[in-house]
Amino acid sequence: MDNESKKEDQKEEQEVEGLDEETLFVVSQTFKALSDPTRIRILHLLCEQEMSVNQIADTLELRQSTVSHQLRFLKNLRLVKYRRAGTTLFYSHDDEHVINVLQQTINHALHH
Amino acid sequence: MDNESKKEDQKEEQEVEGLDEETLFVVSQTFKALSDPTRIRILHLLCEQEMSVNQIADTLELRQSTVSHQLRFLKNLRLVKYRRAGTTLFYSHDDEHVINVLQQTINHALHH
DNA sequence: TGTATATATGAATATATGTGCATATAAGGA
DNA sequence: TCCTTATATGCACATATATTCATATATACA
Repeated sequence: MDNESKKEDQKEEQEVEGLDEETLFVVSQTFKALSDPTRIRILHLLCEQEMSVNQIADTLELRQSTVSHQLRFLKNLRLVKYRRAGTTLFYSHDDEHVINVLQQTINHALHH
Repeated sequence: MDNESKKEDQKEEQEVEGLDEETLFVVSQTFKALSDPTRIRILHLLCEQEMSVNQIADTLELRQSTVSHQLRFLKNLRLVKYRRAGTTLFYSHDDEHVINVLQQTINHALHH
């Protein structure tokens, strides 16, 4: 089977057989990350600059443990990363695609 | 104040003041709709063609009431619409932006 | 009007989720 | 080593969510 036919098959799979379980899981998890106001605010902050846990908590008026819990959630999905500086951890976003989707949707909401 | 300055202010608002509550709500609700595997499967089906409630239930092997509940959810967010034909309701998607975001993210997941 | 088909809805239930408190860990400095 | 600061983690709890069953509603047709 040539490459063109393989491509057709992949397309066909998506159209006819529906989504496989793993894809479904990844996609739903990704959107789950973006479905909570607190996580949206955190990611939106990190669009522009890296920030420490306490900076995020102060800026968004959230408890440190709340921020830490949510950052763990986002870290598990590899949506954020951090660098250490002494005892301080500076978090930043780590998934351009997700950041784009978020920005797109925020803009869409703002202009309607 | 001229139009350019107003635009700057809107931009500034998003960058500095963070997201207003309404935007935050709309965005989080939108992503919540996409965060459930069942709703993803339904929307993914409706990308290609309109379908009746029972057709969706049969295709995805779901109970009729499950599909109906989720369609109500999606309808409340204006993500789907329907047309009546006798006793049958044909549902179709009703938000290009959300469909685009979904397709984008599915493709992103498939190719990684 | 009565029956069949298609869909919607309400109640119940099990499970998932977000947050806060208290505490643990980890790194740096005195 | 002891203390301070920054962050992470476990547990508990309240709330949200998805699904199912049973039933209601609605339309078409005999």
